[in-house]
Amino acid sequence: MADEIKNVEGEAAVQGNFIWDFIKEDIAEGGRFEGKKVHTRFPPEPNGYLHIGHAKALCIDFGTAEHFGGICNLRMDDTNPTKEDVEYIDAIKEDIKWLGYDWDDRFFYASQYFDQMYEFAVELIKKGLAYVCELTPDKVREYRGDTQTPAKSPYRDRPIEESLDLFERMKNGEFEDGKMTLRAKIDLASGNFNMRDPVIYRINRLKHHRTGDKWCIYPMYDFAHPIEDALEGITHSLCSLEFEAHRPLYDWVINNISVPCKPRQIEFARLGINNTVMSKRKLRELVEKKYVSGWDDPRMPTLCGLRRRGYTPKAIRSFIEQIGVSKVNSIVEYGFLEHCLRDDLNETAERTMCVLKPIKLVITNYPEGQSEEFEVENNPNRPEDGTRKVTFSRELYIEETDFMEEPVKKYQRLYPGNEVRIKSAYIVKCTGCKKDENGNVVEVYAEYDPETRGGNTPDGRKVRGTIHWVDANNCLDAEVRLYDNLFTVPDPDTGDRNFLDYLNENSLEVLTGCKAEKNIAGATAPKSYQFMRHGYFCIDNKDSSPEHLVFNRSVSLKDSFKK
RNA sequence: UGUGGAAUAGUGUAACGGUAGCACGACAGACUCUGACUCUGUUUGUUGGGGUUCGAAUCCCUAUUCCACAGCCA
Repeated sequence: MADEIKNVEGEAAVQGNFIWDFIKEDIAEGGRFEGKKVHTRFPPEPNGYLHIGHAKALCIDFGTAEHFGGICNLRMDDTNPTKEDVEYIDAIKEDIKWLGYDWDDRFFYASQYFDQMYEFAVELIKKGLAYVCELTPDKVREYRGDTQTPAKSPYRDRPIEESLDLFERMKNGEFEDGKMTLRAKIDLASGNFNMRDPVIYRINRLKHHRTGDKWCIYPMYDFAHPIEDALEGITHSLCSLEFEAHRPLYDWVINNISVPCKPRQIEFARLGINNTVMSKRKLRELVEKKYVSGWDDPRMPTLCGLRRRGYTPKAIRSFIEQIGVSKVNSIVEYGFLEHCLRDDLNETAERTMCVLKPIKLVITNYPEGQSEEFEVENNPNRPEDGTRKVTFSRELYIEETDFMEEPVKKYQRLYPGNEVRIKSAYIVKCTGCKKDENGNVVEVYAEYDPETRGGNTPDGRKVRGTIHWVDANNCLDAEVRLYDNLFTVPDPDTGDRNFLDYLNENSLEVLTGCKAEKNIAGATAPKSYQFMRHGYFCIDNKDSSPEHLVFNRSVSLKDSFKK
């Protein structure tokens, strides 16, 4: 399994990107990190499950290190105890491993640096670069100014000794939450609001999942992150575009405290997929309000949801590799993700036959009570995957759409007078059908040609159509949950309907009455046309690797034929 | 009327002064034991306007559009 994942590399030539160009310069002679080993980090905040968007960051962080022969740390960015939960940490680790990345023993928590961060804050105060501010949150907002007017703080010129004393007392819990903050003294008039004396420590009496009640003050991201990176010896801190305006602050921090390393922050555009809800907040809402069964509901764009839905690590990594890395806010088409999955599954998944909308086909010249076996290959692309036995008898189930009493132009499947191959079995010639009182076809009739056993045509005649089937006397009733892009919505942000309502109305569809060659109960299958064109199931195996099956032909080929 | 980014086919992404390519999609055809896969072909693009240059997606000027930032979130 692990080996399989590792082999993801080396398929298509890996295309470089602007980040790699920067790094190449940095490690080259005379560069910022001349001769140093490239060291990146993946720093999720443990407040939710990883989704497909995180996969991009994951692939960039780990993939970049890999590309340059460097290493990548995994670090839980747990500087804000309000939203964090231990539950997420294990899930995050599991999903990263599933994707095939390994942080070895380099697993860290931002919270393990709280002591050092505190010391660095003291250092800033001593340098006159930070001060304790007693403005209330409302006042801070009021005094922040706007694009034209600078911010202000009456506490800016507080003596160093006084700030030192106050900051220590903040730490000791002498003040109530929100009473005061530690602010970096930078530039109240900066056009970049992040530089208008940003808060770097706040008082927050919350039990931290790692440090318990030890701290009642917690560092802000902008202060903590550069320190975490620096302490771990990160050379390149890759993050998404929204932190671009924070880079000056990132640099300010590492340039004004005594850290051993000055990492470089490089930003890239985060992943957007059309009509897909990717906001952690909204996904959490889906889970908490029970619109879905959990973070791993197959409708979710989370990695564990995609896993249950049958996505393979290889498909996801291939997707991320192919969409590239840039600084353009872009929306990738969902169909491209599907393409990447089909691409992988087509090579690896075993085939099975399953009839989603069954109709009976009676082979009228086949003896009643007789039965025979056929060997069918599991995967035409991989003979080494072997064969399986299927039985054949007088009555079969075929797909309703594989018969048309009045064929349209170019229709190659069953219609009176036409010959079709029953996959791997026989060539049959359609002789007619039976209808009920409403005119609906209830049975189709055909005669088989005994000379064509195995689906071969000894006389070399061409048979255009081939259809899949199951033996009516030896098949299983299956329950398949069909999914459209149900974690996707028309427009999650601006649509005129609430995305939760949309998801609720379009909840999973349980398709009963399928007839399957083997037990596929509990299988999930995408419903979207892109997938169905190929036909594909995932046996939803919650606790282990999903089992993939590609069945033969879809139930809903788009206009399956031209008129 | 602040600061920082970004504009290349329907979508995503290359080309770093020298023939605008690739992938997905779409369309057409060939092949096929599944109308899939595969193969072949076609279609569609440098935001506008100037300038420099033998030559500009690329450099310069300018206009326009879009995104991010005013949490004691990350």
